[in-house]
Amino acid sequence: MRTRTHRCGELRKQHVGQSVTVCGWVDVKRDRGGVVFILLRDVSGKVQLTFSDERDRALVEQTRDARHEYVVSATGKVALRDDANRTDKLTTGEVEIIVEHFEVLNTAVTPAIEVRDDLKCDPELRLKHRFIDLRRRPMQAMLQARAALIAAARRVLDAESFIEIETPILYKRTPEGARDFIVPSRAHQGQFYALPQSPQLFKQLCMIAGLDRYYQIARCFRDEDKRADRQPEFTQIDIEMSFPTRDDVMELFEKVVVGIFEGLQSDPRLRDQDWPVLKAGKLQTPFERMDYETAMRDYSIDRPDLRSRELRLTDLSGWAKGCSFNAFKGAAEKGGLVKGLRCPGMAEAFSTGQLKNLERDAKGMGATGLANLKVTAAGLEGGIAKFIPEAEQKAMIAAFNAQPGDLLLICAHEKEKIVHAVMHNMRIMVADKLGLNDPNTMAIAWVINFPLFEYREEDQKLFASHHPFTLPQDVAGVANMARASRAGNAGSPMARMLDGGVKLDDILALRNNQYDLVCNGVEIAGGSIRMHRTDWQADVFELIGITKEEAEKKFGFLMSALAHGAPPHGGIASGVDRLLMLLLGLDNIADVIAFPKSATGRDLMIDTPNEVEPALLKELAIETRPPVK
RNA sequence: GGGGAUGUAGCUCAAUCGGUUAGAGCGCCGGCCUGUCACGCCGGAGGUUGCGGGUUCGAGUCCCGUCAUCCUCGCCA
Repeated sequence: MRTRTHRCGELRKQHVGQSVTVCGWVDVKRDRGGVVFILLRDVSGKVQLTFSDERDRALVEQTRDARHEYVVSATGKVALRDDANRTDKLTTGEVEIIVEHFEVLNTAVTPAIEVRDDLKCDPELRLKHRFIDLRRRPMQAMLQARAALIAAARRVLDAESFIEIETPILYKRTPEGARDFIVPSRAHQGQFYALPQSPQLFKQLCMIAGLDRYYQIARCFRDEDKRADRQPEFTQIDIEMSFPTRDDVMELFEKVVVGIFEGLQSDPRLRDQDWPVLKAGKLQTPFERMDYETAMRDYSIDRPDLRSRELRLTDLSGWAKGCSFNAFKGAAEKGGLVKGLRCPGMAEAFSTGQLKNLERDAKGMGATGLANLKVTAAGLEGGIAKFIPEAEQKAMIAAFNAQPGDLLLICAHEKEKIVHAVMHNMRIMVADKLGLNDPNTMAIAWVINFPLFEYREEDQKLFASHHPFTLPQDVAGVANMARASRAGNAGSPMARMLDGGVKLDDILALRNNQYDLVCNGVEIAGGSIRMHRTDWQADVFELIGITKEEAEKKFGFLMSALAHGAPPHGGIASGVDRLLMLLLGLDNIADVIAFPKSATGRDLMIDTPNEVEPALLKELAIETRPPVK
């Protein structure tokens, strides 16, 4: 085999006259009889090899041995193509290699899937023959973009004095949260490691160790059912820093995101691509900041898609309390929520059947119904209009600031969550229909000032809305509530607090130091300032009903570490896979991972999970049974 | 765990109401062609209709089960 001098895609006018050797795969062969063209492909692109009887009949004969996907090397002179023979379909289309030496390095059987950019086939086949799928330019470009993304993040973080630190993959089972993948221990029969859902606790320990700034391109594992945007193993850019304010972390991560955009936009390998990130232009910093409360009020979701920011939801609960339509009135009076969406000029945008389908979708999310009303010059029209007297109609139209020709969609329910879910989905659907969801627009914003706790009515319990290590904004306030809770006699912490004079509204008004970065309705990063003092941590545990003993058992090592001089610290983590999906305008996470699993968590190429030898199980002291149905 | 969709040639699909020998395009194989670039032209091979059972004179088509893939609800602090 001759030494390769160039990659196929590099060759240009400037190389004309040079003798070069290229290696690659036969993309296509066009045999015209006395002249033969082979399009040779490698990771950099394609170049045309030319053979002709006039020059060398033996070489032309040799091309008979070269078939589709064979691996070959060719040596020859780079020549300028005639004007009539140039093509702009290839970056190398101005030149060709007049071959002087030709060698087949390996043969290839006909692949199950074709190596073509616009391949359309069953995703199962792509996973089964992934090494063929990855020969395709869109896949190779994706992997180059993924590498460029991670390289850019490293560049920024290295420059900011972060240390890349590896944390264990053999970790420990965590009872809360997602299901763990477990790994049996041979040395300790009957005991198990677990794969980490995230390096959360280790990165805090790095801060306590005084390492000041940590990052990691970390693999995380969650044994939950898959979705289009979920894989059992995924990658995070994981960051933690000491002595930061909330703004410090946010500003740092803005640098990372800007670095990633610039890294991809300036990468010469990616110029042939058509991705949103390449069309989005420069990001403006600082990024917009939005309160959680504003997001929920206007968009009913904590990760609003701000490409359609003008399309806001309207809270009708006040209006509904005194209204004549019982379904709305009842929901409002029971402390529920009534929300509506004004769909501008869309009175005739949906057929009756389509509106029925929308209501069916809403019911699928738990709603009792979805009202639709058309606004006319005279008032309201449609199903429930007859139940609403003229004065109330006027008030509603005013609340929506609606115009004749608008469509109003309204959902009411005792449970706020259901109304939020329905109206968020309706808003996205309407924004789509209005053409507001342009994938090439990047509407990026921080969401901040999240509630510290969520209240679950069923068992009268509080939960940390982010995670229990998040620093409250009002530490003193939390301490007061914890004191009241400890002093009370009632059964649950919640009951003791209420008994001690703490108001539920005051508890729910508490805010934390969490920040989520949202782009086009996708959460691309999230983090918080952590608790660094054991007394503050104990207060939060008290309020969410984790006893001292439980805290000791579950988080003993963290509590002990905090007691050994933990610095104030905080960080952020960003899902690389989802971020890449967004930047490349893709809608399936498998398309941004080199070797993904199927929706049932199976690797279809190497065929795993699979059974292991009985002897190994014996060594691990594990017995298996046939699966139970 | 629940719901939905799909499964026919190597690939993408078709096959009428259950009816004769399951078709087409691409790919593949052979031949021809001296400037192609999705080359063209001529010819050819290629099928356990995912798998198992049932109904029927007869099943790709109907029924039951099962497997796989995809989407979705639950789940994912």
